[in-house]
Amino acid sequence: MGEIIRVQKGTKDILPADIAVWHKMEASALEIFTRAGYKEIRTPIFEATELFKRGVGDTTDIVNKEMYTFEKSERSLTLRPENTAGVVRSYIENGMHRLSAPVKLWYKGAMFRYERPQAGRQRQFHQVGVEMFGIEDPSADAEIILLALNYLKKLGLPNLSVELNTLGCSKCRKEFRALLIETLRPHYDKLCDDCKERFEKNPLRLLDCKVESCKAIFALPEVQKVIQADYTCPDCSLHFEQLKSYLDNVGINYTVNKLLVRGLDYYNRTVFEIKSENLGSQNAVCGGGRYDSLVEQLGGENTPAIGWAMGMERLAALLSEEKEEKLDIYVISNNKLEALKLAERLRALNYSVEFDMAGKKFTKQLEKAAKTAYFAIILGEDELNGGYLTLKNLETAAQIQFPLVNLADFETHTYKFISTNSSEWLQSKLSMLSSGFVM
RNA sequence: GCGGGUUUCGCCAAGUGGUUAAGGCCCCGGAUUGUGGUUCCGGUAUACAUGGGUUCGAAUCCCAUAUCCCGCCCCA
Repeated sequence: MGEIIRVQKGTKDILPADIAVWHKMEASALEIFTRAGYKEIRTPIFEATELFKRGVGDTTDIVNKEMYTFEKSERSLTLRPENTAGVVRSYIENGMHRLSAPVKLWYKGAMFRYERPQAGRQRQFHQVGVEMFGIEDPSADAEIILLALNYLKKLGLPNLSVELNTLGCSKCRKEFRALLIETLRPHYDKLCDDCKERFEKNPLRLLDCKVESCKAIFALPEVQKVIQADYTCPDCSLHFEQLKSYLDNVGINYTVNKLLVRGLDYYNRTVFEIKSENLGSQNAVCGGGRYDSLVEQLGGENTPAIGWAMGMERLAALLSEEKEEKLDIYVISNNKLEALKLAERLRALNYSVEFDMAGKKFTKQLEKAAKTAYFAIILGEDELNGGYLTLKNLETAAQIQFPLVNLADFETHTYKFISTNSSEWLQSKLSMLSSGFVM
């Protein structure tokens, strides 16, 4: 026996016992996004490394230290660390700018980041996300935030907090950044090591620091004055005000967090996060914002765009456990060929069916049936000789017999009861029998 | 990349220098050769993360490595 091979650090099997919640997330995504006119798109797991360098930004941590990059045939390829760049690439490459705006897309799938695993963080994880292209109006921002909330509501997570901010456009952001750096420069030496690191790279992030000595500096009046002052240009301010007005009018609760900065370079104007208190330190389930210059940056026409992504593992952590689905029918028989044939007939009628392949004794087969299915169909020697089946309701123990030949009729007329309430289903069987319905 | 903790069967777990290393769950079988989910009995034919060391003797003490978990950075 060789040594066993384990899953890689930061990756996980999603086992059958835990899959129900994933089916729920995926089915809800399809339903909610389709309802708002979004179409699913599936792009490749790996892309040219250059796409992420240009798209996500080569000053970001994601690009600098977290990408799974490899060479093949003298090409540099990278496992996608996020999916916005890939979707934008596809949008451009497939000429989607010629479609009538807005172009609305959604996706789900695995992403890869080489990071130290932690609560709510894996190296392979899953995101579900949406992107909308071609609309600059703040109604697009409002719709896409509502879409996130509708999805969370569908999943039964309606009470998460929404944080909102505007980064302004490239011009107003630059001004603010320059002023902030200038104001903080006299205090540079007193900053913590992390903050010194952030000072040039991403000064907006400084303000989020948890170190007391840094907090003290940010509390200084001259620094507060810069933070609180509004440096967004009139156009950006108007956009933000309009968005807030839309949200107010549809009754969405949110808080404006001036310190909210997103770590990806492509964001401008609106950024937002949706957080939960029950997730430990990685508490954002959803993050997104506007990225009006990305399409052009990746070689397309100047196209406004906005989107968000949710971490599915984090969603799953918030969702209560879903029960494992039971089988509709378990066929009990010692004649494997007849059992297989019957199982196939029933499967063709859309039932989920299993039968015994292990050659267990009758009692054991029934025991297995009781654990895994709503109904048992007994196809033993008596039944085979007599040309009938015995149907047993495993909840009530009631059972009835019916002729084998008319199986199709029997099943079509009763299918609708099986998924709702099995007892009702059986009752209906019995009443049809007594009213002379021929099975 | 930097901290702190963890590790005993498929899962949960008792055990702190001398034990055949408890127990529970799950799974399989029997009691019950065609009527279950309760109960009782039995089984899972080399479980102490790995490699060294200390000791007459190590799951237990020491060192190293790995693992997973939790935090920092950052992100979903």
